[in-house]
Amino acid sequence: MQLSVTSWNINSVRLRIDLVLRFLAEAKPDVLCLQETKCPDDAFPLKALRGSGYEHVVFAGQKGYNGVAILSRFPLHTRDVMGFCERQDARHISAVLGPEAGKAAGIVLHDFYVPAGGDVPDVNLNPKFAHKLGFLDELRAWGGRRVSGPAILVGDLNVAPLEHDVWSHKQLLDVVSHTPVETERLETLRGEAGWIDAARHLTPEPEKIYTWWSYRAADWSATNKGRRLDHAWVSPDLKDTVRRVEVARHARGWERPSDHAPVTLTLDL
DNA sequence: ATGGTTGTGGAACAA
Repeated sequence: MQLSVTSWNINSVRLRIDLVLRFLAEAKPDVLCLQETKCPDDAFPLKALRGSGYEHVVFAGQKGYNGVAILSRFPLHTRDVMGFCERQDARHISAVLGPEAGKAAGIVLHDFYVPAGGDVPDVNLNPKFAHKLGFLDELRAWGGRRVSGPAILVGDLNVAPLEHDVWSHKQLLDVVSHTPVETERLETLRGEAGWIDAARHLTPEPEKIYTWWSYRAADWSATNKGRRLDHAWVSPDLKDTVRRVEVARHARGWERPSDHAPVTLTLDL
């Protein structure tokens, strides 16, 4: 069987619920992991998902900022939420696929939204950058201990780790998301925990891969100044099941889009 | 070098 899991920073799930439904109808992933839902739990648009085929939903939200959610065709068990940096920010949720998922049963899904880190890449001048690095340090401490058994980690990690994950390595070396202190941290924590970067496993450098294009560009598609901020990682035991990683770039061109495109990982189990 | 846009919520902040 195949299992497909999409990660998408939706930048307000309430504003863009119609885009969520459109994507689900078109791409039909088994699981959709959202970030930046910007939605308190009591306002999550569950009614709109009725009849969509994605009735199994877990979420962790807050008012105004952050927020993560997992929508699934299959029942989900053991919803769990981790806190980082002694904040109650809604930046992680995990769940386990139930027996109905067949060969995918028991796979743990982790959905992360790493802090963006502000504009200035200096921990002394910018508390948001310090928060981001602290979050990555805690992710490192967690990842090394907890990854055992089949698991998938997706999300907006807000770091483009490799040279060809950005439109210009040289021009972005001092831009938050691609500074060496961030990219080295992310690659180190990923490697230590044994996670496989599924997109780069299938498509090594120097091919460019982007998942995000700024709203601020006059013509995002023509200028194509993208970055690969959204990731899909698998645990070592799933490495050889990775079949595809697809960026739904066209969704970035939909009306009133998110600035992130959906990224879909497909496994052959 | 700067400023460019979007969302929440109804100003200021986050991205």
